[in-house]
Amino acid sequence: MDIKEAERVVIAKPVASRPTCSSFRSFTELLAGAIDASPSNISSETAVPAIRPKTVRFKPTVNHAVSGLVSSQAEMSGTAHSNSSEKISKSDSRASVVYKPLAKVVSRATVSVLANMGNFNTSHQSTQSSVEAGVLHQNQDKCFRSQLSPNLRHNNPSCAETNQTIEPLKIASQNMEEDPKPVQSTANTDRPSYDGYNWRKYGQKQVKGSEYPRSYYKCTHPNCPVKKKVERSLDGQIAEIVYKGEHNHSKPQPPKKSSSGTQGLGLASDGTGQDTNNRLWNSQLNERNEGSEGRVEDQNEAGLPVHSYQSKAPLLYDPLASGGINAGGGTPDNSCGLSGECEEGSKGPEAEDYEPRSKRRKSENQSNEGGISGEGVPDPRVVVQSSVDSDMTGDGFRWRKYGQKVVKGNPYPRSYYRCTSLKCSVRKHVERVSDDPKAFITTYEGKHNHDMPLRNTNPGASEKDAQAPTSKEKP
DNA sequence: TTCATTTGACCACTT
DNA sequence: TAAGTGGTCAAATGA
Repeated sequence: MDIKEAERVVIAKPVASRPTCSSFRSFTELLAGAIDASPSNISSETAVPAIRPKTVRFKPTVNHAVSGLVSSQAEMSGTAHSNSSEKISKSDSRASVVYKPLAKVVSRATVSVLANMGNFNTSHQSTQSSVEAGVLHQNQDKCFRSQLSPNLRHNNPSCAETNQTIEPLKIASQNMEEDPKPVQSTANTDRPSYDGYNWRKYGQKQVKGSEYPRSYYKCTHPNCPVKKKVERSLDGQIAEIVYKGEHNHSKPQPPKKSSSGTQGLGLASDGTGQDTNNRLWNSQLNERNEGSEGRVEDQNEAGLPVHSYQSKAPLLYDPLASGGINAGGGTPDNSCGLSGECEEGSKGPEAEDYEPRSKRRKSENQSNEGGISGEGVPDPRVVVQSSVDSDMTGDGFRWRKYGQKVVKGNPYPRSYYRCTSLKCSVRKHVERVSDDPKAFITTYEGKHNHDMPLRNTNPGASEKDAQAPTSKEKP
C-alpha cells in the first residue's frame, strides 16, 4: 500500500493541472497577486495582506484514500506540508505538504473577488467539480487568469463559470471534501463545505473503475436528506461530486469571517468570504423555499440541487464543446450556475440550529425517504422545465422510459428513464416522494457522452413521458 | 465521554 | 433469476 501511495504521490506530483499561469505559486498567492494587479479600485485598496496559506497540519487520516489526497492536495497547493504527510514521501516533501489556506483579513475588494469566485465555485460545484477534474484543464489557464482579472466579477461567464473551478476550486474542494478534520474544529463537528453546508462522511467505498475510493457524505442538518458523494480522479483531485436530494434548510450560518474566522473553513471560497457564502447559502434556500424556479438555480450552492434529484456532473462532458456549462453539467441543474443568476436573491440568513450528531443518523435515515417533502419539495415539473435548455426534457436531453418499479420505502412507483441518445448510458429515475403528485425526486445517473440534442429536435417527445410537461423553453 | 471516521456487511438496483 | 456493483448501515476505532 505504502508503495502504492508513494507511487501515487509521484504520479500526482505533476499536478499538471496547476494553472501554468506563471509560477507555481499557491492559489491564494495567485489570487492575491491578481488582486493586487487588478485595477486601481482594487489595488488601491489596502494592500491586501494577501491571503496567505497558513500551514495547517493535515491530520493523518488512516484512510489510504487520504494519502492520495494528501499528495494531491499538497500538490495542488504546491506548498508546504504537514508532519503527517512526511510519511508519504520525504523526498517528495513538497508534495506531501499540505497547506490549508487560512484566510486572513483582507480588503473588501479582495473579499468580493473571492466571493465571486466562491460563488462560482459553490454555485457550480457539482459541475465544476466534475469539470475541473476533466474537461477544464486545458482552458483553465486562460480562464483562470481571466478570472482573476479585474472584471472577474461576472464578466466572463464562459470562463468564469466553467473554469472557476479550476485550480482554486480544486484546492478548495479538496480541502473541504477530503480534508475534513482540519477544516473545522468547532464543537459541532459539522464540517462546512465550500458549498456552504455541513457534511458528515458516512461511508467510503472503492468503486469499480476508480482508483480512489468514493466518499459518501450526508448533510449534517437534522432531517436533511441531502447527500453527496465525492469521487476522485486518478490524480487525486476531486473528479466528481454528486449531490442528491434537496436541502430542506438554509445553509448554516457561515461563521463571521470578519475576523479570521474564515480560516477555519480553509476553503478558498470560504475564505473568500462570507459574502459569497451568505449569498449562496441564502440564495439556495430562497430558491428552494420558493420552490420553484427550478433548477436553474439549483446549483448554486455547490451543487445543492435545489430539487431533490441527483445530479451528477459528467466529467467527460465538455461543457465548452457543448456550448456551455449547462451542458457541462450534463444535467440541467447547472444552468443556474451558468447564468449566475442563482446568486441573486437572498433572504436573510436563516439561522438554524443543529441537532447533535448522535441523533442525526436516525433522523437522517428516516428523513431520507420523506425528508424532502415539506418546504423543500421541489416541483418536479419545475425542475425539468426551468433548466436553461429545457427543450427536450427540461434537462436538455431526451429520455425514454424503460421501467417502473416500486422501491422499498416508497409507496410510489419509480419510473426509470434512459437517455435516448445512442451509446449514452445516462439514466434517471423519477419517483414521487409524497402524496403531492408534484413532489418528485429525479435522480440522474451516469454521464452523457454527447451534447444535448439540438433544440429543433422534437423536444419533449420522449421526455414527456418521463416527466411532466416541459417545454418551457427559453426564448 | 463524546463524536467523527473507518470499514465490513447488508441491501437494493442493474444487467 | 443470479451475479455484480453501488449505496447505506452501524459497530469498532481513534481522536
